[in-house]
Amino acid sequence: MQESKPVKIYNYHTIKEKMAKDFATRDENYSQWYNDLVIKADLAENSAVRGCMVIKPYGYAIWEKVQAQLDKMFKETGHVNAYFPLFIPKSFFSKEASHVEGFAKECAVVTHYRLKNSPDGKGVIVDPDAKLEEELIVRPTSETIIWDTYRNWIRSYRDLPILVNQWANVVRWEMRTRLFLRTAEFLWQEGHTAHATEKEAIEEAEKMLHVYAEFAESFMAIPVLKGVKSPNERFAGAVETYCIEALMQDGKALQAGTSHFLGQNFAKAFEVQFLSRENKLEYVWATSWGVSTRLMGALVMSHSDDNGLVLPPKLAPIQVVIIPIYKTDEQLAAISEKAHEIMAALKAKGISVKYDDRDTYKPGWKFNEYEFKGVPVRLAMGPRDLENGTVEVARRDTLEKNVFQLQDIDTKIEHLLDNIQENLFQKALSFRERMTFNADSWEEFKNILDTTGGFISAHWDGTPETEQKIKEETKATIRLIPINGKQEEGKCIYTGKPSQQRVIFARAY
RNA sequence: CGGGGUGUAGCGCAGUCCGGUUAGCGCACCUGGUUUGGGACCAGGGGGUCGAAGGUUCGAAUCCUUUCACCCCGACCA
Repeated sequence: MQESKPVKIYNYHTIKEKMAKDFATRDENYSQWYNDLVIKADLAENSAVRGCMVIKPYGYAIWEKVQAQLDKMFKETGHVNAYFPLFIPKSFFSKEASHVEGFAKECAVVTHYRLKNSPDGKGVIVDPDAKLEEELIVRPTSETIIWDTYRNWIRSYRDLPILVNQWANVVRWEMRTRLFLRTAEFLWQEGHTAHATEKEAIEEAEKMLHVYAEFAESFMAIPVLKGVKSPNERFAGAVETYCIEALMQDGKALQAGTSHFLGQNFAKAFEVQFLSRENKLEYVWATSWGVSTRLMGALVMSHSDDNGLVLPPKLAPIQVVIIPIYKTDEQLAAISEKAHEIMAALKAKGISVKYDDRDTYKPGWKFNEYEFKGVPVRLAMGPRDLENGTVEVARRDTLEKNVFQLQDIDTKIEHLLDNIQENLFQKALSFRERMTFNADSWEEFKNILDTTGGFISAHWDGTPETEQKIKEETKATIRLIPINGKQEEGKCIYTGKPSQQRVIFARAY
């Protein structure tokens, strides 16, 4: 990029003043900013069904990229996809005690299978004669139906391991919902594996945690902490819950993925046994792991700014947009010809590029549009560029504009995209580092929560009671207990009792 | 389920207290023209059961009663 010469960076304050004040800034109102962004960048909108969202094409395109990459990573680690039913017989649920307890309060239940015309002629009613023998639960997660199925699949150690994933929707009847972060219905993947030994199952749960972490950092450009959940925060039915945790720009934590070692809990509940090499009947060891459309929320909140969405190149549906600037049809024709050459070169490198030659919008309008939608790189080409053999290149992450010579433009853009991807990660990482604190006293702990927020590394006496008290008093929870955390003598931040390791606290989404 | 708030054009709002022309404004939309290197301008135009039902009145967006929906704050959560 040595041929590029810097030009004046446009003054964005001018733009902000000119822009219709229809969009909150992060400082004014962070949660409003998030809502505005999701809606105005066309990612999703609220639907006619309370708590359920419509994921719009642009948002769904990002989700498809997430899916495609994760699916590839799952396959590379030996997993295959399958599909299990949306409905789960109610009786299945009661088989694993802590599992029921965890989900009972948020289940949608199907009780009937038919409607009929209302006797008063006003619409339709549920036909009371069509009551189901056994009510069906709309899955909030699929452990029960899957383990009921696995019972029939597993006879011997030769049938193991089973490494299955499914892409599905699930329903959890939430009181309060927010687009992507918490919706009554959401999309996710859930991996469900069965193993002959405890060791193998634990290794699987840990392996998938690392897959998630790798995905978050390399593709979403979001740095994550890896650890295990405290008993309070553990998945209902799990022996151990591993998690990755990210820090949002407002200093709140967001759980970005979980992987569970389920022990033999579900195998025992569903009588799933196998004959070992030693011809002994044993219960199967299990894991499950998932990430959801919540990742979309994490993506938005990690990188975006007051000018709109900022997308990491690896997940951006459109990586490069080209906008022609012209007065006459002749100019447009000449620019279009050049633009198509550039497009072809970029596409040959696997870069997704859009040429926006609509004459129904002005260039300035388009600049704002793509900026708001987080397109990583924008090329603008006008008569002046045509004359000079140049193109104006604007990058979304830093808002810088430069003029590039057209020679080897494809390679330059390719490098620029890599550079943006890396820059976003580094920016998020240094933010997290700035926002991670050690607290050694209760005063210090509360002070951090009230001023900056962020991750707080502190000693904890290891009891659920203490965690609960801290939560009640500060709304902060233990986000995770770091894996391979440093052993260090200390005193619990709350009770003063001895502790061997710091854990990570934060207020969370 | 508790506490607060809002329902008027696709979106954002004014009008409601104190009832009275044809319900108004900005954005968006449509037509024509001039424009096009950071959200263009001018002119013209279309679009409303004023959340719903009932009542008071000569007359209701406005007053009364009932009801529904949504949003925000809390308890629950990937």
